Amino acid sequence: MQPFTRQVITIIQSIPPGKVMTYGQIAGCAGNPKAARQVARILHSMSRAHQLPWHRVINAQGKIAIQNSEIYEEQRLALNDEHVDVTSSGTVNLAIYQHHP
DNA sequence: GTCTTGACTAGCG
DNA sequence: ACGCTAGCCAAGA
Repeated sequence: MQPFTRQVITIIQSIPPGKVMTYGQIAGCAGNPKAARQVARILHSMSRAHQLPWHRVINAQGKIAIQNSEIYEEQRLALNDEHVDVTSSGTVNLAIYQHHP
């Protein structure tokens, strides 16, 4: 496991409830701004094993990454539970909810 | 070693 | 605003 990956996991675990971060932002904090896709992969494959709050990670547009899926609904509900407002189009207001480490 | 795979992104038409 | 393209990088096969 690369240092970058460990960093990503640590950062994601540090996101407080009610806040979100973008893939690119996480990648940048972990030391590689270009590896946003890798962040996505980590979430996709390691979220359960590392108990990551994957629902607090959204794309650079402030939108939920994948639409039309059970996972989409799951993420929306999880965010609503943390009082994060998600619009009908799956958009989160980054100006309000983005977490800045 | 080399492909392939992504919950990505910035840029361009 | 929107779809498409080309970069991007680590893990798994």
